[in-house]
Amino acid sequence: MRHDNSPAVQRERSFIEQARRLQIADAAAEAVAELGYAKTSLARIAEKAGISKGVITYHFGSKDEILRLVATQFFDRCWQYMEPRILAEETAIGQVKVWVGSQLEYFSTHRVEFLAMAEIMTNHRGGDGTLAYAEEIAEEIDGVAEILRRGQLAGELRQFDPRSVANIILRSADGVLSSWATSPSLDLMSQSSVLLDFIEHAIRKEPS
Amino acid sequence: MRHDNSPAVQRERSFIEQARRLQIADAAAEAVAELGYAKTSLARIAEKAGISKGVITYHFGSKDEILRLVATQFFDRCWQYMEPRILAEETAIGQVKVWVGSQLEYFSTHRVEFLAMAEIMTNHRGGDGTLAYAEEIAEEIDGVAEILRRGQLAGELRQFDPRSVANIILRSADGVLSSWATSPSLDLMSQSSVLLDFIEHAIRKEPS
Amino acid sequence: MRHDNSPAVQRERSFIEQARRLQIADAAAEAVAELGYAKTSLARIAEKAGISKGVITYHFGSKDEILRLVATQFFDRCWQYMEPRILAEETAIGQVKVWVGSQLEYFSTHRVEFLAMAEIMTNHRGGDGTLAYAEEIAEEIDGVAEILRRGQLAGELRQFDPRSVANIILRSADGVLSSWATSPSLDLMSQSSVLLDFIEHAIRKEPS
Amino acid sequence: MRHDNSPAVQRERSFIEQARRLQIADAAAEAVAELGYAKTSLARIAEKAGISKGVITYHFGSKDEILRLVATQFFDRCWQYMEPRILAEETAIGQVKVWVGSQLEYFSTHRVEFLAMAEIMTNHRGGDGTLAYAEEIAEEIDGVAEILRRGQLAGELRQFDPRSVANIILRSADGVLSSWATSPSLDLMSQSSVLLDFIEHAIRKEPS
DNA sequence: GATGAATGAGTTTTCATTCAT
DNA sequence: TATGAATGAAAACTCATTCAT
Repeated sequence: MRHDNSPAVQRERSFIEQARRLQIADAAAEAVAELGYAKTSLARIAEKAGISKGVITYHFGSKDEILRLVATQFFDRCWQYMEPRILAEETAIGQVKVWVGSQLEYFSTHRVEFLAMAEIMTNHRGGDGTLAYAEEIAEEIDGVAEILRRGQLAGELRQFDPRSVANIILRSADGVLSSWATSPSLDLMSQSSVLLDFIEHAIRKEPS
Repeated sequence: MRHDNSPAVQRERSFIEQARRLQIADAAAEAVAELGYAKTSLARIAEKAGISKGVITYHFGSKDEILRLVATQFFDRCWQYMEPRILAEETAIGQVKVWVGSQLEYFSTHRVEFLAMAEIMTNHRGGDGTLAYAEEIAEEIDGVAEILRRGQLAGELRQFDPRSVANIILRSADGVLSSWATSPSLDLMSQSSVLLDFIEHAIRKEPS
Repeated sequence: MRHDNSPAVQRERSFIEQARRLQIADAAAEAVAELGYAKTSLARIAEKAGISKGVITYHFGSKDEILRLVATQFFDRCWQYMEPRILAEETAIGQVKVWVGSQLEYFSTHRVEFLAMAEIMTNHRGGDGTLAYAEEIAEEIDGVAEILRRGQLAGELRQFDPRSVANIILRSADGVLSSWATSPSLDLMSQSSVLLDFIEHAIRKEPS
Repeated sequence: MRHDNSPAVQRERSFIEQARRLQIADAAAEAVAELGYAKTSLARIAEKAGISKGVITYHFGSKDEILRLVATQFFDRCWQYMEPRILAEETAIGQVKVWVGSQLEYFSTHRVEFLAMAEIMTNHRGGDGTLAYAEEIAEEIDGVAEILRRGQLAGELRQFDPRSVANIILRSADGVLSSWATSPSLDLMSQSSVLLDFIEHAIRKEPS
């Protein structure tokens, strides 16, 4: 979830260039969310953006680069939303719950981008055929695992393997999200509270 | 997960025809697992199977049909493995844990097919653009939710919305699985026991 | 219209072989009439005949040969119907009108075969890309032209180029036929009498 | 024969785009005239035009659209040639003869396009399997029938069913044309005068 | 900066034909 | 005699990318 876009590269772009890139990225997100990763083509993105196909490869060099931007941009913004909220918590349980809860909050107000990112993350592959974004996911797991570890030391949480459970926690959020992805009418926030309750019961040390 | 392939259709096929279909389906599973859904083409499947492209459409009629077979066949076999093990349990907690645990067990010995199925389920879309297999997923959630409901009535489990939690439980299994998908060296079975422990803590009624 | 199928070749075929060939030719006629020349494939013919694709090329050697049989068979049968009726007439006008009239009569009771033949005649081409059946058409024109010539000598018909007019007469029949081809409900026989009247007025010598 | 291409759509095309479309349409007409409808493929059209296959679908979207343009363009141009000549005539017989005669005149100077149009009209089918262009043919018949009707009221023409005879007249022209189609050396204009004479005798009221 | 045009490799699918059984 | 199986060429069409203007 945490991801640093190397700002050195970005600074070289003119203002108008940046605007175009964002416009194209937005159109791409829309297209991917609607059509799915496999059926999204430059032609459809251009159509959504109301521009010609040529513009896209003029600004981006490759289709890959656009989709990468869509995903990483979403990561960054989401993390900007989450980070201060997590830091404001003091207990480990609080931090974990806010990590998951604020993420879902952010997603709930950015449905299209979320759908696009999900499609891209589960499908985008590098030249060697392996999934991209494995690193980003690992980083996020590390972050949660670190919190869990501190919670165990502080006696807040029961004993378990922190990395495994961090992974499980983050993916159980995907469960709620994937229901929401297919049924937009579903109230994500109320599902979220069921989830947070579930997680709390799963990890806290029971009062003896 | 539970799915009945209408056997009437299958029975009309000759033995050799069936063998070819399975061979092609296997090659397709391999291709999807390796290349991902978006980049799997009939040409690559044919290449994997060591046959000409024409053979595939001779036996299958459409790419869709192959991928459908790959997925549903895997569902069926997995459910055949899971069902007796679930029925052998008596408590709700036992059934839920065996549901998840036996599923992971089956997956762990059928890695390629699992990867293929996962790709297909998250990407395959019907003519209207909506994800196929939504129904299969809903059925599985219903099955787990029913167990949870009975567990609550029996006083085994604490109060929560059974469907929401069923969804969360099944998706948290996906969490473990997706780590395994990217890192085959990971010991799925030991991760599984962490997960089952996690689930048990999350749903059982605490002794007062 | 007059066409001799070399009987030498046919006599070598067994009875059952002949029956198969006719069955296939009938199915082919049906398929061509329904789908049009361009979209008729061996697969569709086999389907109509309720046999496997292989049987067709076993009996026929090539798709071309089937379609050729469909057309020539129809020619022959139609000519068997027309010939005695034409010979029974004594005047040139009578013979011409019966030529056209009896042809339309035969067609009216063999709609499917007629449609197939029409498709095949206007589309079937030899290896050099030229239309096949040019010869058959020329023969028929010669036959009518010969009658017209005799009619002129006998003072029945006015002066005109017999071959040109023979051609025009035969094609004006196509006019009526093509309406009937697209609107099967149309009464071909009443259209036929309008046509015969039209032809008679066009060629007879007016009483001075 | 009369057909209005909605000019609104065309106006949006750039000059160069239009030129390309016409070039492709010309190549398509050539290909259809030479190979016949069934054997005309995008590959052959591209070959004739000296361009790559991709260019065609870039400019046209579908094979259908090209063939439609070839046919309708020819209709439009032919009608532009015929209309003023028909309106210049005063008698019904004159109008009918000019209708047919000017059509044949136009065709005689546009042989390739005529052949292509003929192939397309007799073979092109819509999604439902029925022939396209049935409407265009009906319109032309209506036009001639209307003239005949007026000729009957004016006492110029004898009694007959105007629509049936209009159909016969137009198709008898096809007779002459189809000879010409297969034998380009044939003098179409002299055949035309035989035909016009034939038609005049067939429909005029004989002086009593 | 921007774009329309062009390309050629790639997609799925259909098809006539061959062949072993 | 019959057929299911296999093939490879060809079909229409899509697409990411390049390039001249």
